[in-house]
Amino acid sequence: MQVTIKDIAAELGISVSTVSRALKDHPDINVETKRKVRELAEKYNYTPNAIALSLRSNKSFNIGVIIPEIVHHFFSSVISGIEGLAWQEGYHVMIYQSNESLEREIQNTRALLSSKVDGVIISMTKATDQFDHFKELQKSKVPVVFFDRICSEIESDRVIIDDYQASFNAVEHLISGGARKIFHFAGPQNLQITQQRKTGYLDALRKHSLEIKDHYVFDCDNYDKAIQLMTRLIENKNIPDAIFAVNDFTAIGAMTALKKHGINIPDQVALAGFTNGLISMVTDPPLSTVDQHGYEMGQKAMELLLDRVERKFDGSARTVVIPTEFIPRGSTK
Amino acid sequence: MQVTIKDIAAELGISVSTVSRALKDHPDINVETKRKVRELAEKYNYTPNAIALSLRSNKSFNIGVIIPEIVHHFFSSVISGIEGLAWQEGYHVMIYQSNESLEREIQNTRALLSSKVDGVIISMTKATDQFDHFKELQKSKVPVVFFDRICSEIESDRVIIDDYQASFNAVEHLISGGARKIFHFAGPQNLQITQQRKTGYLDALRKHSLEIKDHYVFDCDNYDKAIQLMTRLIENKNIPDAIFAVNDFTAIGAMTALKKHGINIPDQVALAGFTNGLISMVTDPPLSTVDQHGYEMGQKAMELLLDRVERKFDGSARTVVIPTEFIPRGSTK
DNA sequence: ATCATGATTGCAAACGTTTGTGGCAAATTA
DNA sequence: TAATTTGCCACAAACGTTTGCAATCATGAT
Repeated sequence: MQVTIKDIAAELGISVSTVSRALKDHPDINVETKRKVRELAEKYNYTPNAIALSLRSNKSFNIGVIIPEIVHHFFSSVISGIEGLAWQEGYHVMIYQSNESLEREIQNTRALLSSKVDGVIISMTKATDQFDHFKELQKSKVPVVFFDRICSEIESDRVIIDDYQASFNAVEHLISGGARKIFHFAGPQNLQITQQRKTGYLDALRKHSLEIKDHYVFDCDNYDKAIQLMTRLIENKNIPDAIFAVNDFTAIGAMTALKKHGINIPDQVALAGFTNGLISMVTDPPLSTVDQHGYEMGQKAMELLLDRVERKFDGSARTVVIPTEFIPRGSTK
Repeated sequence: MQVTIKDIAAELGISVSTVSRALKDHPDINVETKRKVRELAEKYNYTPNAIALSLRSNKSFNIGVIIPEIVHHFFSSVISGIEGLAWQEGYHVMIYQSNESLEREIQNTRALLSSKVDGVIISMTKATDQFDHFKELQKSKVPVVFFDRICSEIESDRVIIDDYQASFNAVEHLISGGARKIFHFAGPQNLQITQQRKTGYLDALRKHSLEIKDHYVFDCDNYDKAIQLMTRLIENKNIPDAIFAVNDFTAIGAMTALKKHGINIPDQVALAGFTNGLISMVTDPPLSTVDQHGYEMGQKAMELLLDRVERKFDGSARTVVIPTEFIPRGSTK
């Protein structure tokens, strides 16, 4: 059992309030008393009970983070950014994984509400198509910041990148490399980010008056799916000049299948991904991709949250757009 | 502001204790009263205040995790494993990054102590050479589980892999592929795991009566260092038949440098890593490595912790060894 | 009519802390 | 000497909840 202020008070034969004040060097307390209190506190390794403090002050110094999956490099860098700044400001981070399941996201939100966190940072599930749980958060006046996979139905602070522009740039780069028949391996269209990426792709094609065909866009957003899809495409001799994939893993799945069939990258097929995870550097050829600046996104999200939590900012919802860069590497010309 | 049991009591003109009991379906309470209470609770979206519960029951249902860096795939998979099981059992996970800094690890431990978490899971910093902070945890009777980078000075539950055997196997595999001159890119020797990996390497050489030379072992444990070191080695024409690296990134750094100089992998130099992160699959050639089963480690660590936290297990320290496999891929023969 | 029984409910303490208020003696002032 | 100030400390309430115990009232048994 941990020593409390009470134990110290009892041992010294004084009241708890005196001990409390002594510990915070209150001028009312006699120096001698302070000395004795501090001595005992030291001796017993007294640590204030954060729970009791929270209860009294209605402030937990905890912030909750709900993300789809922590193992993705992007998300773990965001968390790292969040935790970094949180720590500096004396806050602690509670992690909740939704595992891309709406139900779990809802449960997570409930748990967060019960935990009385001071604020919440969220990136939605691919499956989230219903938002009552987020509204509950707002009703309870808990500050919320969305990042990356934001919720357009909820008026809240947001940290995003310009997915549209980033995609547009990536695809223009493919075009400038000579590609004409460009496929897009896209994510689920209920997410804003994947919509934007698709629109960026389409508009880049339009600008350069390239053919836009529905069957150039595929629903394919992970490594395994990409291998399957690409293999099928190769077998059907339906091979594009370039592929713009909604994320790195998808691009790399395609790369794997292409290489297996002896197709040269980038000469026969150029490949661009999205995220700039660690993997994109080490493939052969290394993957051209869009840097998403996860750490910065996390930092910025925490910054917005702190504005409200700490500095009592109460203005209307803000949206921060983190600049991105297209990183050309060996997988494109 | 969130509604409390008090608010409900006031609105209904009954006492808080009645509301409390009504909410938990206590047999003493009149069904009609229960109905009214539940109705109001529903209406106002009442959520019990976990902080108040913690204070009273001396149980927070939070567990703390201290890790060097969350962005490493291994650590994020461990966390994922921890969070998965924790969630099932109604616990929540607080993340603390030490960023490989001892000082920060100490501060983290203090914060954890103050937070009154029910248990702690730790993987040490590379720099940790002093353990008083861990002892404080023990003095406070907080159950602790170490994983991977364990602390031998502290008697506690541990989850590890057999680093020695895994390394031994990996190196034997290199030998059976024909390698004779085998280098080891090693980590800092104050960590048990890196010691063990080195010893496994040495013993495998011994068993096959290969030369053991001090200058076959290098202090080199990340991507950048590996590129530099490997480049230097190539320039000095000091090129081995194979390299066993303490982790995947180091192996891949070497791979990058080797490929840049047109040296064939695995024919001229074979390469084996350690961890089996996502990257090891996508390099070219794919990296042979030891699977460290991060998710399982996390799960197991949480399991051990729950034994003590939940099931009040009070036996002596246990050590769980997670089996590993060497995964031969294209970087070795 | 008396007493025990059962069904409901309320009171109060407790968890650990902070903080406003008030008390008392000693010291200072007039 | 009386009045006021100062130094030091304790009491109690509050944060939201649970829970042992006491209280109330009606009911049924003797």
